[in-house]
Amino acid sequence: MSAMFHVEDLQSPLVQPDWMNRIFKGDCVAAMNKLPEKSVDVIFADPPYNLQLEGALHRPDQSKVNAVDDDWDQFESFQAYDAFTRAWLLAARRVLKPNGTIWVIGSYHNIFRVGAIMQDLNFWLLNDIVWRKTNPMPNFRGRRFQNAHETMIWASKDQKAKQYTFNYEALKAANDDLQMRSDWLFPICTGNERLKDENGTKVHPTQKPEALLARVLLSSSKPGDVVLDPFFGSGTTGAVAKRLGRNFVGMEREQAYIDAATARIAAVEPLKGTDLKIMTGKRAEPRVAFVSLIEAGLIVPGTVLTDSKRRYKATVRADGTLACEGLSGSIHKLGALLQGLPSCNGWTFWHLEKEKKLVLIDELRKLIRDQMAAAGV
Amino acid sequence: MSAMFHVEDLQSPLVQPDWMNRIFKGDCVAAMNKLPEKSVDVIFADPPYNLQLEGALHRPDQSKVNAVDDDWDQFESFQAYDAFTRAWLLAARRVLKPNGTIWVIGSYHNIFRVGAIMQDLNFWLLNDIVWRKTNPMPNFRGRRFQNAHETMIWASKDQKAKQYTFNYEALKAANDDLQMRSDWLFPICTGNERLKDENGTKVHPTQKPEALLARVLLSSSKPGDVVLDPFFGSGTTGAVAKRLGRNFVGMEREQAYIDAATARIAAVEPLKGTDLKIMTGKRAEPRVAFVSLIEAGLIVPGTVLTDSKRRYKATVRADGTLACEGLSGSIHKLGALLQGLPSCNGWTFWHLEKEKKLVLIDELRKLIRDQMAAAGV
DNA sequence: CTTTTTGCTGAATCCCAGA
DNA sequence: TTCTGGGATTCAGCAAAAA
Repeated sequence: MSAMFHVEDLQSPLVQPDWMNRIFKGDCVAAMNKLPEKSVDVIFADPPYNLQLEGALHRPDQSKVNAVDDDWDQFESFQAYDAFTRAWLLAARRVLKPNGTIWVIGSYHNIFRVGAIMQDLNFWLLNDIVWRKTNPMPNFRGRRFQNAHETMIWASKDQKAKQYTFNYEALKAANDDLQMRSDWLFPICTGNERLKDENGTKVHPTQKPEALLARVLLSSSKPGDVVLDPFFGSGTTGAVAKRLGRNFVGMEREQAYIDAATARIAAVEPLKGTDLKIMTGKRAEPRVAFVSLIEAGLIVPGTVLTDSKRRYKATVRADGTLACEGLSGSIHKLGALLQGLPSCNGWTFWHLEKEKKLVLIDELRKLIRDQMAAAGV
Repeated sequence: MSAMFHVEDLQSPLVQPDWMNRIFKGDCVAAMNKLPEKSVDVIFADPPYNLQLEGALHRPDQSKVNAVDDDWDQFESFQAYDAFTRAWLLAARRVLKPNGTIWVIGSYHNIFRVGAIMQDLNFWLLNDIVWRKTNPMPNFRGRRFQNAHETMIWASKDQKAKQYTFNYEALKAANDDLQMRSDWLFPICTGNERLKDENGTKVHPTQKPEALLARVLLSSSKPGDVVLDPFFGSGTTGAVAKRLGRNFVGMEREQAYIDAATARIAAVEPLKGTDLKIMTGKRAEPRVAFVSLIEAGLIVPGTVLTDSKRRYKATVRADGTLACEGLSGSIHKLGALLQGLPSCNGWTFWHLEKEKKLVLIDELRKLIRDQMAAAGV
């Protein structure tokens, strides 16, 4: 039935079930259970992450971080979160067509529980996809790595479901004729795309970027398909689905989000025919850290670096810092320190001595970049 | 108790337990349970993830699980994998020091189960780290995204364990003075680094690159620490630990891997001395009380301090507190109070006026620290 | 008008020594 | 064990304000 859909039919009430391209208010489990079983092609779910935040967090400039402390993200325990997860995944499973697929996005706080429960419920994991953020929030206290990504799980209904939609060729063509990888690079949702109310404050705390949803839908759905989002929020899934000629169904408990999403989707102009192409995320020039040269074996810890006039000498340490007469720091910091300058580009300051000739470490960085480019990274 | 060797360079055998820098043959749970509790600083684990169809799965008692694909037995195999995972994680938890951390690497086949069980066992997740492969294996069937990454979970023993080792400043310095992100880019293990037998076939199917382990150990351990790897395999953890001046303990069931790892580690030349020094930041500096500046005669009671924009003025009292219009307190408290901020670093807020130029009191603290260093304190 | 500076913010499980 | 309080800690992107 869905294969017979034409993009132009999307808005026609004659061929469209009355539950399509609508947002249902209320609990998503109850709402999904009212839909006919095996009726949606793709599910995209952005459930609460169960962040378990304790106290307030301040930036180094003393400003307070606007935490996600909404009621919907509060759970008594892991058990409670698991029960919640199991319930909505079961309801989602019922409405999913036999060859449909489901996407769930999360962070390390919740994604492991979600993934395990999906496996327990017999979903068949196809990939985990890493959304690498170009501009993640820093770690302000310096006690962990900067949490710079989120994880999506992509799964079919069960192991035997082999006929799911995957637009392999389109993705490959869009990715410079290289297979689309499991790590995707996108900015977080900011600027004009971010929905704001009349006071200029964000409408929803966790609005996802449209580019992310676009790649999700372009890879795993066809024009005319039905995309269900049980945690509809600000309606990114609906907006992108409409723009790409897909139908949507959403569930959302808060009226404010429903209103914002409704207005947002109404303003979306669907693309037509040949415009339904895949867009790719900008691939930034790969930044190479000095420690990569050590990791790649181009520089061995203990190596002595010097400047072009051999005035200063510094020793490379295993951790990727330089040391010189009690001073130490990054290639940049130590270069600045030794010269008494406010700053220094270590890449164009430090040299390696090879057979009495000086080689700028920036030359080694170019080698790494070439390798990365050759690998299509 | 087989396959022993000593790494003379690390620590004197007199102070080194007899189980250190050795590979124990057999089941890792039994071997870990023979070690003293709370005795290792870091655990790196690369557990098997041969779940449903990919060959044999071993229960904790080493009996094999038959790989079958009907629903019930699939659930059965997940259960067996969970039991296996719970068993080795519990044993690992016992030997881990209270402020130790654990790393577990896996793919979407197993990492969600592992992560959920870690949370269930009260491990506190610090980060999930994505190892992005520059050269992953292509997806041959074109039915999924190219699986281009693996996931590592980094966790402390529990939520209260805050004193875990994290060499933040060193990582940041090595990364061009930007804090290290949760997505790491490394090639897979190939070429000379890949262990091969006399026939040229790889010794171990999932040998991890040394660069990956190096970043793991450089970020979360100190020289002299003990690193345990319960699934030792080809010994990457041991080789990198030795090279970086850490001690190791390994568990491995297959003699062929033990032999390969033993030879591999014996050939490793440890880095020495300053090459291993870890860059530290202000946190590691000795604490200086403000009153020391008064005691040292650098500031006289009655001196007026001001901020960088001369908005606030406060008088230094003999006891090392500041006073300003009826308010008083430490340099920090008063700075926070005057600005209406939750906190304030008085050292970088208050200035001394010297010949119409402002001098930050942090500069005076540096003088004191230099004196302390010269005195060998 | 153009360029530079300053300010704000984003799914965050974010300190630690000493009393 | 808990509590107190010193004092350490941020990256990219956008927009408004200032120069």
